Amino acid sequence: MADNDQTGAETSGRDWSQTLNLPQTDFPMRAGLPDLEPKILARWQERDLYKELREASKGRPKFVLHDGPPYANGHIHIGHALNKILKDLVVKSQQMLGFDSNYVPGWDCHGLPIEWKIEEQYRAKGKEKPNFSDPAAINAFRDECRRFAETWVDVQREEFKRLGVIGDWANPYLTMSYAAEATIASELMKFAANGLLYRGSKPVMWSVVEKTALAEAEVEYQDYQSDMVWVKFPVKSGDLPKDANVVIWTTTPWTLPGNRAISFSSKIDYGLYEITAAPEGNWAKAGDKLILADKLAADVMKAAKVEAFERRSAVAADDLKGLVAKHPLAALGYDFDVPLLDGDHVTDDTGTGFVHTAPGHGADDYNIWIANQKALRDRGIDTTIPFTVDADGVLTKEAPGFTGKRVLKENGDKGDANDAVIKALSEAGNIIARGRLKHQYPHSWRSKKPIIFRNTPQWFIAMDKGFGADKRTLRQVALSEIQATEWVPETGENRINGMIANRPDWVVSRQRAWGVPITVFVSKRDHDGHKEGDILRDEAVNAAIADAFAKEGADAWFAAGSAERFLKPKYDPAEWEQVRDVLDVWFDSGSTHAFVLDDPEQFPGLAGIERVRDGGQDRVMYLEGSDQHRGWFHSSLLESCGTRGRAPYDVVLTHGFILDEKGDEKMSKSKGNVLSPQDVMKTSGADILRLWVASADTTNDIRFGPAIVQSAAEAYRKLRNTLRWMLGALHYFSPELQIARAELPELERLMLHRLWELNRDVRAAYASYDYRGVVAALSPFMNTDLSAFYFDIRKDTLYCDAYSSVKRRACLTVIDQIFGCVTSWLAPILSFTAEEAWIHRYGAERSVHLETFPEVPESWRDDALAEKWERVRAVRRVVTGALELERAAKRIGSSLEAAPEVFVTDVATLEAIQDVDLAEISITSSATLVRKLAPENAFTLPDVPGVGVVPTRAEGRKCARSWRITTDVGSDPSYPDLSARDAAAVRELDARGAA
RNA sequence: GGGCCUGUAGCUCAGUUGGUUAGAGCGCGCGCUUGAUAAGCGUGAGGUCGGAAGUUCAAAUCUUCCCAGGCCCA
Repeated sequence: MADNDQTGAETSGRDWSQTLNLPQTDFPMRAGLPDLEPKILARWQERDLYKELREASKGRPKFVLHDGPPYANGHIHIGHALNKILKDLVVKSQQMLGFDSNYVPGWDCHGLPIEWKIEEQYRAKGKEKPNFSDPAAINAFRDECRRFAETWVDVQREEFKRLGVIGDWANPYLTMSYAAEATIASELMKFAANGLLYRGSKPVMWSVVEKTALAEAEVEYQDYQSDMVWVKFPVKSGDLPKDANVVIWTTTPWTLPGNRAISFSSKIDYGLYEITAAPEGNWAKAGDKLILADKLAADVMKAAKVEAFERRSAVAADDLKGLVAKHPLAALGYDFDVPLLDGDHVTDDTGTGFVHTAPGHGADDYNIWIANQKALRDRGIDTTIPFTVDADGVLTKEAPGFTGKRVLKENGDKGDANDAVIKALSEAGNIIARGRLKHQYPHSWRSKKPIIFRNTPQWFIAMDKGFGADKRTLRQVALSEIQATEWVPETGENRINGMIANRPDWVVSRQRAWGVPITVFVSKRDHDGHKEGDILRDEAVNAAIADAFAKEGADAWFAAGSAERFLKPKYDPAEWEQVRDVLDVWFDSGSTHAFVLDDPEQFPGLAGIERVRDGGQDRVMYLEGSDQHRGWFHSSLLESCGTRGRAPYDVVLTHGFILDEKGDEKMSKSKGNVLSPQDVMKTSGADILRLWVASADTTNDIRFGPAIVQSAAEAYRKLRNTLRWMLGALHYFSPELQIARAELPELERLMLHRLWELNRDVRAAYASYDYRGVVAALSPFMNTDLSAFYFDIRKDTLYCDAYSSVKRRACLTVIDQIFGCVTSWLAPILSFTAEEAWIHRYGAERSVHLETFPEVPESWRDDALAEKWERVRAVRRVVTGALELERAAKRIGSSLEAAPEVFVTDVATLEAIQDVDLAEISITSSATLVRKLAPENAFTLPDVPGVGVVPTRAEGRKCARSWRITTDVGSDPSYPDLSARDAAAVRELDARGAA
């Protein structure tokens, strides 16, 4: 091969590459997204792209992605990024599918975490926690909270925008805006009006020292020495001996006045035990009959200093179920039936196998009590939960015999309640043992002092009370509305259905400061036709409250003299209690549909939504992480069903959570495996994150980490370069060069057919929110069909053919179409890169995001052609396979050095390739079709029967311009080192240059 | 412990009503090209379909159990 005259004997000295139409573009190979993206964002901001979008889509059916509000504290993390990017994929693709696709972002601003931050600031400044019953103090505090939230709204807004999320960032919704606060209060008052709102009670964790309720997160567990007692509950009725006793064990004797039941477990074995010997004067005496868990009987007897005992019989769970006991302090005023309840929270690890159940003093106690409420009422048992302990930790008159005794002192030390209870138990003969126990006990996170569970009044929304015209319950309405909603993925429906079916009444009150108040007045006593405890129902009062909130914010409720302001002159403020609780923030966010979607004054872009279910054309989607089945989807459903009798959404889409790269742990700060979106913005760019989101199965949990970012970046580069090459090729295109479809070569028509297919598949994928389907369609198309096949084949035509070449013009015509389609299809995903490419192609005044997906004519479809070219490409694979062996054997380098002989006997294949230029599609200098059986040494592929290839070297000389080896090099004497085609092309070029 | 869900090549994902040697893109190895060049082309190696039983002529696909993981509860 050394003697090959590839270099050309004649060296004209001319740089033929200057005569080629090589790709030309300023679109850089390396994106530099961290620098580029902010520039594109600035451009969008400057032209007000969101407004342009609204104008461009005026009158189209609306697709409203109603934003679930993130909490306005702290920087965004990768979970936020996933959420917002996914939302943006939905919004942009729906817009391009032809909807008016609105997106008004929002923030959740009230609530505990912000209160904590402000309290922390107070402490840092040495200020005391404000007295919330002082109007000036509470509103000063609330103002601090508001300013804190504002700060973080601004920070997060910039971080979200940086991701390329397009929305009405200038006019977001905030749950703390005055308009929102007014609406939230009004929504709550609708529940007061329809009768679902009621005042009940529930135990909460309470700090006696700070006189405040505590949330779970405000509690920490520390060692504490508790008094423990073993107490007998004498059997009153049931299938057990009348002189038997159920024995309980507790570390909080002071809760015994609040006892209303005993819990047992049907999974535990119990027995009836009789004490046969005990010391003189012992609490537990010979002859006592005790019911105990078998596993714990010996321990109890030992604690009770019993010398000998015998098991008389087994006690079946069924016997316990029907059992009623007497309260151990019955004589002091606790003369009621104490039922036994079967509960999973009971174990036989410690204690007696029976759990003293005081529904006002513990979560388990409360839950089992409420769960059995109906059955107990049917048995004639009063299920009212007593208020036995007040805010100061003092036993009330509802704890007869102990009124005034303290559970804890004001400094958090142990009070005298336990001793008093133990003494009374002893006098009643119902204690068998006592002791002290050092164990983990909840303490206030702030004061480090022990806390207690105490029953407190709370506001509830009833799930099972009929309301409205048809008297269906909230649970019934919500369950039927779940069915009327589309859940993506479908499994979401199961999940929320189970939760709604089983949930207890909704507790909407919080004893807090930073929130929307429960704007309700309660009658203090029977007067003027109002009964004690009645909620004031007066539309005029409600309207005045809402009006004041709209103008001044919810602070108006806490301001001095507000009761007088809202009640007078119609009502006497002295007769009415003004509720000071604030709403659960889930009620705030559950009301977003009311103050965003239903408030055309605040959000004119959303005015006039007519949902499909109402005969309109508009749809409303909610999209959040799957945890929101219990959260926002749930609270919004209940709120809307209670006030409007229907779900606020038509479609609910959920996504999973972020796991680390190994996929075996979730990302969390404590694990040190977090990678922040801000970091990725700095190193890679938003389009990389966007491609990651689009490629992932977002219905499930998603892995994330540096290596995954890296692989997304690599996938991105490949797509980007294909766009870049098209831009370079299209440098030579102009509309007058277009060729009509009928005159296009088959290869071009094949590409149009592929566009037709892609159009079908990409639209379907976008319509079903299947973004990985989009990537899965576009990625192979761009990499395999375009880059490796079509473009590779057509480089010769594009680079070398004459200006006038129809084939070249045909190719440019089709690349123009491909570019338009592919860039549009990518735009929702690679929002920055698609925009960058669009601007390079069409000018800075354009934006790809203002486009809809291109209309692809049905006439581009050609199934027969596609089938034919499947066969052609199979033959091509055999050729490239054969050449690879030649290359390995160092017989050729470039495929242009080859001239394969292609033996074909398969009839269908022969028919497919007989009119195809095999050299062209194989990128060889020539090729010969032989209609014969391939010789034995021919290269074959097992999945391409009837085709064999014998590679040979191309004959002739290498054209200095096209590098193809042909026999016509030098046929034009003016261009002795060029092939005929190239000589003609250069002649034409030179002529045009001269003209 | 309960409810809902997930587990297919190094990575991200396809695998239709159970039916021939489980696919794609990316990455990786090797080679080519040096006129998409911190690019492009070709080619190759990677999977006991989380594990174990079972149903079936046949299972990644159905059943049961187990393991790992997630969200929400307790």
